[in-house]
Amino acid sequence: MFPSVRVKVRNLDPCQQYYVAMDVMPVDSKRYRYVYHSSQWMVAGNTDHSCISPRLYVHPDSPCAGETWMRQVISFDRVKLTNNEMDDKGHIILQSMHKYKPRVHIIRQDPRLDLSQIQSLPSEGVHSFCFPETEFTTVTAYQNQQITKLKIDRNPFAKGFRDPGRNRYGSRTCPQNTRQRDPRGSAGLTTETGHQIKCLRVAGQSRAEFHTSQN
Amino acid sequence: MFPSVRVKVRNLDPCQQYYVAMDVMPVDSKRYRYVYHSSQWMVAGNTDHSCISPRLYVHPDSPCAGETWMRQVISFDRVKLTNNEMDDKGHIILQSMHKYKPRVHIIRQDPRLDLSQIQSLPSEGVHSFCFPETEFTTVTAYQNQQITKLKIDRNPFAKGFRDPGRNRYGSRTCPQNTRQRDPRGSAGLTTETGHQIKCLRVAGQSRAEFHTSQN
DNA sequence: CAGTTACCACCTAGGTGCTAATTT
DNA sequence: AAATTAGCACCTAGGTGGTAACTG
Repeated sequence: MFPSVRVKVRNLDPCQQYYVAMDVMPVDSKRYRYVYHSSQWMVAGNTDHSCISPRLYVHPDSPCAGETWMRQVISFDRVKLTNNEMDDKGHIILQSMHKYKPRVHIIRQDPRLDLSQIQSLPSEGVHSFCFPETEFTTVTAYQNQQITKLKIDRNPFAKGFRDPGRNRYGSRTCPQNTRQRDPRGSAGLTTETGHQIKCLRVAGQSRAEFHTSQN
Repeated sequence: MFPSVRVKVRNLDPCQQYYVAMDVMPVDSKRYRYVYHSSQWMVAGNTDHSCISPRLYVHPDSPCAGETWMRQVISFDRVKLTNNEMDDKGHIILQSMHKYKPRVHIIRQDPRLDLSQIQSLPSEGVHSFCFPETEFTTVTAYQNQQITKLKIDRNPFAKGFRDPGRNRYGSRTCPQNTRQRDPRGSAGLTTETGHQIKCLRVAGQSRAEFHTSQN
């Protein structure tokens, strides 16, 4: 997921241990389509999200003392998204052409519970936070060229698509080779789905901040 | 460090949380040199290790329930060694031309202590294990061609040095370019020191096993 | 037709031993 | 003379968007 969600935390107990986690919630129950000539997302149908419990991404530094969490910017740059409902790699499962918003959870460690393999949120000791500016729309192919440009400009892994002066990208190098495609389902491995960020701030440009009182 | 140390654990409390860690201890206080014509390591001087407290490598899966530790082979394939005494990357610091043996520690989690950033071993709740066959001698340049061959054959990252049929390795591709070397200390970044394994079993070929009674 | 996927060239990031240059 | 280091070509591993092929 790029740009990645980055947060700062305040007012934790410095000596208390916390887990920090992220999940992604549906914004509504609508399916969208992009209308090119008006550059707008329009409602295109309904979806029932109610039967799906979202997957939880636990920050790899967890568990960690409040002091340490507060001293650093907490970056979720390893979060992976997929549209494969059968995913077995622990990625966050989303449906394409829908709107979502990330949630960040600060979870106080409970010595009575084994949280080392937490799959879902505990019922107490959790504070959750949303940031409206991080809402985004999922796609399998980019609809909006400004998003494509933002990603290519900002993501180090997309460096190969910058610098149109050396125009060797964008057209296939070996167009004479007709590629053969595997029969559907032959391998069955998950392909990472592209995703489109609507308003999420670019990592390094600005940082979401929030405060939590004690907890 | 390759080959990497790999262990199995038994008789842990399935519900108890444990840290697993490794450090590397001097075998003796001798400096060695390799006598090529007799293919032997000979004592070449004395060293005082007593003032150095060895660095601890905490396995990245820590902390974790005993049940989980026992279910898997615990591999220390991310351990990094250096001969730079000023190292600030947390690597294990060793002296070249000395003999060492890895130690594996099973550390029962103590709720009273914050072990999330452990730098040294607690005074209690620790069981430590050595395996004679993992003893090795440190070098900055390989002395023994059998070791070089073992590493090239077994380490995926050394694949470029296999297959002498395509003999494009081993001799410089551009010998006409006389390389300029930076003045000493200009950058100062740590270089990973090569290291020579004497008897350590090859990962995947055999596995060290040990048992611990309760704890 | 719109949406999705497989495959690709192109990157980042970093782990190998080899060799020449340098240090001790 | 012996030990160490920097830079190198060559790998593994995996993150990018573009494109053609495929799906429904």
